[in-house]
Amino acid sequence: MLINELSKRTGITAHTIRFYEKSGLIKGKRKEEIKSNKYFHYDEETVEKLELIRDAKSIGFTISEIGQLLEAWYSNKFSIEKKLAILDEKIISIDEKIKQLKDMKKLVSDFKKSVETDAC
Amino acid sequence: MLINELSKRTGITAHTIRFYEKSGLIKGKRKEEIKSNKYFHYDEETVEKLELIRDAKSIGFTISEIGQLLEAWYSNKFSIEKKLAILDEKIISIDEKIKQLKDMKKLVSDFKKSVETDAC
DNA sequence: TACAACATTAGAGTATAGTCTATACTTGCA
DNA sequence: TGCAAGTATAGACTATACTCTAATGTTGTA
Repeated sequence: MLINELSKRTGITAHTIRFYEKSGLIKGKRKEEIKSNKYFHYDEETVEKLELIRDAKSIGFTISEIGQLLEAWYSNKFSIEKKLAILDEKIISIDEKIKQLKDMKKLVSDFKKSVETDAC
Repeated sequence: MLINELSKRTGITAHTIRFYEKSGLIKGKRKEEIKSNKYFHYDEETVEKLELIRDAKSIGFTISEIGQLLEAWYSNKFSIEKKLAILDEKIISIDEKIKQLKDMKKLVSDFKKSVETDAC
């Protein structure tokens, strides 16, 4: 599929998709048999990657962290040991974030109780 | 205390503290009785606020969200109802983030298992 | 075949959150 | 009193992550 369809499939603008491509997160392929244009073609894997990018971004992962994750996920650039190490690192950082969020939730909830008490 | 002490107490640089002051998150006071300088003085509450800012930032809250939270917390600008509404909103957004993190953790863990299986 | 819609690239612009520099006082201590 | 260290302000600079514009070329349909 071309960029416009990829954009429609993922809800991510073509501009942003090109930005991710320049950042190395995804990679379109030119068809050698087509010589009249230089259009990039994208596959289903790219759709999956963009969905992962969106989810990972929403939890605060940076582009470069997401890049690592995608390489552990989809490429053979890393050995299995290295992939497992990257994944473990991400799991640990997710756990840390969950802990911080729970602490903050407790703080805000306790404060809310004190506001409610003051109101009586 | 002056900015340098506040910086030492919180581990936040004087530059960044001034940035937070310009952003309206904290507010130093000038002492009227001192006429030779325009130094800002900060109290213990400001130390608390900066700690809250640091924690809230680490879980991905923006400066403007933190501003709201601080106003619900420390000012009387809002009615009790409004304060409770702001706090509820933050609790909901924290819960959403926790859910997203848990989903991502499951995704990464499952993928890790598949990498381990492939390795055998 | 005209032309609207789509594609590419380079580069400029925006928002957020700092981070640093320059300039100009003020303070405290030897 | 000299002077290093601290303070304030304005404004420039940086990094991240987009977002948009301009120029130029390609495709598909009436």
